[in-house]
Amino acid sequence: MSEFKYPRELRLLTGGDFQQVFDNVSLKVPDRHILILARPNGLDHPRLGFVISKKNVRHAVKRNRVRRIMRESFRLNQHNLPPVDILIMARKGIDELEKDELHRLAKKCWSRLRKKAKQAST
RNA sequence: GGAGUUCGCCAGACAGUCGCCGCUUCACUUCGGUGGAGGGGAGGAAAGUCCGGGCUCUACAGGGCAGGGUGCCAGAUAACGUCUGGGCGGCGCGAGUCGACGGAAAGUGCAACAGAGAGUAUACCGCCUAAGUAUCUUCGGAUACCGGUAAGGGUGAAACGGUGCGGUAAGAGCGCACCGCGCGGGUGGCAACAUUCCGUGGCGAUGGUAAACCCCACUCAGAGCAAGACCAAAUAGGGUCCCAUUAGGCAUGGCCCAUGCUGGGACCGGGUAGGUCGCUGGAGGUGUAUGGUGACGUACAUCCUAGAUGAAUGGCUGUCUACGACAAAACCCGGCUUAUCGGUGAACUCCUCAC
Repeated sequence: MSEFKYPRELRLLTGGDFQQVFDNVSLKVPDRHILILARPNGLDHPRLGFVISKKNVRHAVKRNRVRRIMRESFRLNQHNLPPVDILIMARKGIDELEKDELHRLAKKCWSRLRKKAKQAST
């Protein structure tokens, strides 16, 4: 596995997918700017979905920026992540972060997620 | 050179690399896709959702009421609350710019404070008068009431033409001249409207407010692409027909018994999850010619320029520079409004200097 693509298999595609994560949250990674919910998906790869509400990030441009940077980080780190469905929920104030701050935030969250998943499986 | 007005244009660029979403094409394919190549991939406001239209479904013989919208005139347009030209009125030396700009001669209502009086306007001060009544009297007259007055003062955003002369007890369009205003006619203009034309009216005609009700004219069916159309899974569920009816089928099992579950088949329409279409070639852009003051129209040529759907258009690195604002499609167009870093082009106006 040396590919760093982002095909549809790595995304949460339907409302049903999202609902399953909400209903069976087994991992939570809270942070000041984001909240990550996750649940094992039984596949051999992780999947990613976003919930960025208009209420928390008003401008579409900023919502897109946050999603794209988080997604890019996910793409590059996908092989370091456990096979779980990940739901990233944005909180207020995340749109004020700079690009490199977002990248750092993402990295930090991935490692915390990895640790928690390891604990849960043992 | 400085200050300004109007109309446009651009919205970081280039290279490398890792990705994402359509399209075209080639190869392979287990028909699900996979790989290669090529090409495309947010805006001037994509925004607010304030108007208008297309499109879709629902409703609809025709007419009326209610309610909403618009509101100087003419035109443009698919249509508009938009645009163009014109008129009128404000602002500006000017280029220009701004204006909910119909009706107060149908009715109802409203106007704080101040002020005597604010709509059939008004007598507080002042001015005038001395006939009448009364008081005083130096017997001349003085004063109060009554009466006249809208010139002057004062209040107010606003007090019902202005100036002058005459006139008068004092005054007053009471009369006259000029100016202003109204009405009728003429003239110019499609019209709004204008008028250095003619006539006429003393001007309490017709104060303001219609973003108060209202009147008048024109105009408006409702919902919206999550519209709507199609395909369509399930141990789901419905109908019709046929076949079975103590059989058959299914599951466990190598088979029988057994146990458990259950009628079977065909056809039909409805339809959830999900999927496909709608979905971008259009009231389209550009150029030339042509009609028009112009908005715009017509003809010909030429170009194809996002189409996602948990939702693509991005990340990283380097170079350049003053270094980037406001902000991202979600059916599509025409506008309006609001936000905005800077750069740049053209035309025009005013001032200053030089010649």
